Amino acid sequence: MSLDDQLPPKTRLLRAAAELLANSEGAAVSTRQITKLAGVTAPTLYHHFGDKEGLFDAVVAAGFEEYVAGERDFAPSGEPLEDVRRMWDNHVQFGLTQPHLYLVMFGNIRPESRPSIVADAEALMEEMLNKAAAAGQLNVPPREAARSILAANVGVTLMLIAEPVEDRNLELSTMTRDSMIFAVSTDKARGAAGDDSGKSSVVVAAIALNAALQASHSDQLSSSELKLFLEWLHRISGSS
Amino acid sequence: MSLDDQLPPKTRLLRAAAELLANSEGAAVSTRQITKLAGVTAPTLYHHFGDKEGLFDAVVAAGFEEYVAGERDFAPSGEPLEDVRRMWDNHVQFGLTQPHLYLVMFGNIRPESRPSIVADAEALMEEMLNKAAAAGQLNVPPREAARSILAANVGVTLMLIAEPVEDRNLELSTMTRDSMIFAVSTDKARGAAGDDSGKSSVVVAAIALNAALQASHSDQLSSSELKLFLEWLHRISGSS
DNA sequence: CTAGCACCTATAGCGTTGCTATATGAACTG
DNA sequence: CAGTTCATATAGCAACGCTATAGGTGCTAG
Repeated sequence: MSLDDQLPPKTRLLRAAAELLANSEGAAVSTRQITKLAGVTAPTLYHHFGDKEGLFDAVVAAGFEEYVAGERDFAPSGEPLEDVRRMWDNHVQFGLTQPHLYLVMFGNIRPESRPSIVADAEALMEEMLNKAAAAGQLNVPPREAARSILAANVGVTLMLIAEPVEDRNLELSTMTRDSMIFAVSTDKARGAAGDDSGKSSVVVAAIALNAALQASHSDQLSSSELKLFLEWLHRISGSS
Repeated sequence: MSLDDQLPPKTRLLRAAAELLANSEGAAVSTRQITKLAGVTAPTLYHHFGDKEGLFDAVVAAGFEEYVAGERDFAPSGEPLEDVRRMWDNHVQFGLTQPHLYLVMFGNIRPESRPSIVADAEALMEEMLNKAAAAGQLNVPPREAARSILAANVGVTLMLIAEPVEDRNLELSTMTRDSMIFAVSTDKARGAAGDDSGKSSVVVAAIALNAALQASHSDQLSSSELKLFLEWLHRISGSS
């Protein structure tokens, strides 16, 4: 209806589908909307893409190109695990900026198209982890580490997408990310990720006390005192 | 069409929907299939559940009851982190035995119903982690740890569901599980504060925090705040 | 130049979907 | 027994994914 009439119908259909898929807030997108926006009639869609899912697959494929491009466009920083962190962050960012596309790619269960895409993403991650493994930084085989990290990455991204935008907390992502990398790496010295040098015992103790207080209903403090006390406790035990 | 005619239509609708949802391999389930199987006509469905999604929500709610029941039916083994492992495994098992129900619960993006269910699951996990925190076994606040672990748990489960049954490898689950628990727990080489391995109480935690605070001069609190904080801490740790 | 031939697109419509305006029966309440 | 409420059925709408069929376009062959 309002798309560049110069372009071939196939391209117009792709763009219309991508646009509607990105803008419809979770609602279903109909072929009629798509063909109308593309300025084409129904059979054209089915001639080029077979069926609705075929069109969506094509959109996803294009989106995946974008995703892979983003994942590859990192200067290999010489520190493979740092690159893994950036891959993770890029993954999350992709999911948050294109939630619907992401959901079609990773959130659905489509016995055909999904595994291939996931496998590609795994391969990308594994490639990077291979360098880490070569440098003796890996605790487990790269393939298993890649699958594990990617699974956590997808879980975190889905959880963030499902949350209302206003209380999305990226800390969930960084924390899970570093947890996973920490667990699969041999470098348990806690060099890059952790901010806890000497404060860690304070943090641990504060967390423990916080939990204990909430569990045992101590009556040593008045309720207003307790409220303030817990607030401070949270400040101490919180990351920042 | 073949369901117990003694039961009230509402129950028959629920069972029919659950059965069709569980048996249809990812394909969409129509209201006509459901009402036909339940031996009811369309308006009955809409009278009781409002719309199709309302019916599905009811099915999900019932499924969630089952899930929670499974998560609660563990003897608290005295080792909280071990219980977290069992919660994780139970979560994965639930997802693998009821994949479609699981997908509706955790794989979808439904800004209304989903977060509440996820929040419940988080609360369940947090509850268990609170015990670990009270025992000084936690590196991070229980809420954040719960969200992080649950996110990874969901990601792993979705990935396993999406895989062909024949090459599902549960090692992905156990490895990711242990990675996450390992990363958030203090129990690596040396415990920081709660290493007295007995059940830590409010008093013990308060004492530990007190000592740790004085030793490390955290700058999260102003000096006057710190003074009052320490006084309360003293009151807690002194009077029992 | 024209005939044939792929290729691409449109007209029109089929069967199914989620859902509802309306009516009917049953069960309780006064 | 009249009135009201709850629960179910009849019939049908608008929107959906999709397609049988036919018409137009540009190519190459003779």
